[in-house]
Amino acid sequence: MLEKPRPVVLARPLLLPKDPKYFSESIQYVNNSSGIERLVEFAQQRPLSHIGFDTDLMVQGHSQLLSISMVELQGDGLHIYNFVIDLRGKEYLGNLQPLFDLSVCFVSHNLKRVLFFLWEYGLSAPAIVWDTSINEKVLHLGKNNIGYLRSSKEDLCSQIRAKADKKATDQFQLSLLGTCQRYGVPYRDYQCIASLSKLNQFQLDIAIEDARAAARLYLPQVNIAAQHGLLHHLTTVEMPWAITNAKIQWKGVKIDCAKRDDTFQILQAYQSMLEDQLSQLGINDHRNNDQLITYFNNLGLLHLFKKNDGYSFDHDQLKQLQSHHPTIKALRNLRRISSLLDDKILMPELVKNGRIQPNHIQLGTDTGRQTSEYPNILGMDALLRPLIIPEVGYGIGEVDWSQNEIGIAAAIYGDETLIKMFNTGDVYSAMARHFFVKELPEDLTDQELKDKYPNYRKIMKECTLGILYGMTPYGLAAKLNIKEWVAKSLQARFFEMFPQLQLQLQRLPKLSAIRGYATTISGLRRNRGIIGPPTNWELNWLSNHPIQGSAAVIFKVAGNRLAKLYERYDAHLIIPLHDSFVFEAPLNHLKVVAELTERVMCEAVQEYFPMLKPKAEINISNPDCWNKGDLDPLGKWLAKILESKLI
DNA sequence: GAAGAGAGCGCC
DNA sequence: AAAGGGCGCTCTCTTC
Repeated sequence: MLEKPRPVVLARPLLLPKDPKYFSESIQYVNNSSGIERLVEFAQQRPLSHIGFDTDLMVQGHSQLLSISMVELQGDGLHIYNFVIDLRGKEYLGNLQPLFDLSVCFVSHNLKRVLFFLWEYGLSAPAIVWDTSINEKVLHLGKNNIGYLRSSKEDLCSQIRAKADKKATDQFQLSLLGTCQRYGVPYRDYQCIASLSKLNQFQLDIAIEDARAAARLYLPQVNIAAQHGLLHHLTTVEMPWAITNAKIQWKGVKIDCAKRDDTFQILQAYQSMLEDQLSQLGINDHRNNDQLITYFNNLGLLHLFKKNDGYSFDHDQLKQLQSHHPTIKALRNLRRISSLLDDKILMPELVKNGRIQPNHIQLGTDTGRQTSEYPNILGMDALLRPLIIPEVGYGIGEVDWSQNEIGIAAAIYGDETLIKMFNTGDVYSAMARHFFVKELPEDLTDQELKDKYPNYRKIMKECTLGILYGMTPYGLAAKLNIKEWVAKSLQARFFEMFPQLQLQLQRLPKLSAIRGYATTISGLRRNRGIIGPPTNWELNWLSNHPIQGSAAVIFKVAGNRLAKLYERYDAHLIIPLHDSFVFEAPLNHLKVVAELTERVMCEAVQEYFPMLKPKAEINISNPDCWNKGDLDPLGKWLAKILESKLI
């Protein structure tokens, strides 16, 4: 008789449930691989809500600690399981990875710092995150803008209060301590951990404090964020961008150090040369306004520089007046050389292992854009861009959105004509064809218009930027060097092309002023800092924020995708330049990465604004350095200075 | 002498 | 009455 086949049972390790009571009673100190295993297995079997995490440095021991606070909701409230992991034993860290692979939200008050720490130890970042400090930034975005200091000038009390508020905000509002106080979360602000060879209970308490506070902040913050209509933006855009942003900063940019040192010396030589020339003319200090006033007064040209009560020698002024006297051009050149020499990119101290890691500040602006510092890589003079080079075997590429904010303005304010013009190609050319129909021949292509009638295109461009930034006829007149009444009628006729845009630009900022904030397509709000009738400045940003802020949002969405999609090509985002991404990719993948970037950027726009046909320009013609193919813009510029000898 | 405000340069 | 949105950075001038 045949025996019935028995089902095959695979051998499995016997996993017993771990008693949560044991882990919730004290802080577990983990410093060996079996401790790590216990921790991971415990995390994998608990129905967790979220996990707080943070790092600590033991000052004298030079040892790093990773604190973990797992949170679980039960009938009687929050249960928190605390672990402090000593990272001295690198051999067991690999076993920790499954913890961060859990599909649970990881919470920290400064995610970037903790991610750097994980990456330093070879661990991968969790996929789902929440940065409690970013939440606070978003919640208060705009309220403490420096612009409010000026608006309360007549009232000393409110000015003092505003200043105090500003300082308090900068130092305290975003801190973990300040945040915990606002949410009623218990927190003690220990500065550092005194070192002992072995951690005692008190030190464990200190070590866990930040992770536990972040864990306790999460649910109240999510609640408040939802109440303010910010939750969608935070979870879909801002928190993923916290990881992308950290990746960009971690990667940094490679510097051509030899070229940097050459550049520094050449610029210094040019600086002394121009200074000598100007001092022979009587200007010893080009930054001293009195000297400039005296000098131009002697030439009989001072009246040209008149502005309001005094005299201005600013950039635009000098540019427009440079044909009046060669000194003006020399002044401009010297100023630019001085500002080039000031750039922190030239400081050797910032370079570590050949690369610089600029500080990339998420939500550094009240519109939602990024800022950067040390060095300010986003604001660096284009003449210095070739100092940034790729690693050997890699190339640098850049993909730019074309006139993206204009498309977004058209879509947000719902102007069919502007949308149509944006979708045809070069939006300024399309405008010029329409606006100057009598002056121009029929059926000019974009290129012909750019080449043969640059002035018509320029007028359209200034009018358009005037819309984005809320320019008045006074400002437009100064920009185009025309009379104010001409500018006024020009602007009126320009708006006739876009009636819907004109209407909504009148309405929406005022409605936003009443509710107290302007918003992006994703719900990111820029708040007013005062109530009552809006000032002109407020009306300007109330109309600009939906455009600039939405562009920044879509940019982040695209960046978040790219950062993930780049991994299979071993490519990296290195500079997020407001409307273009600069990346470093292996040379054999450069083209495909550039095309991927272009596609993702354009699709991200269409996802939010299906009516737009956005375009992006690929620049990979010279991957040996950053700057869209121009290897030596600085050399060319300096050569021109030499040609135009002053004396 | 330190700190703040403003001007002026660069970037989008 | 001011007069273009958002920044970082350095310098000068003023103020305490």
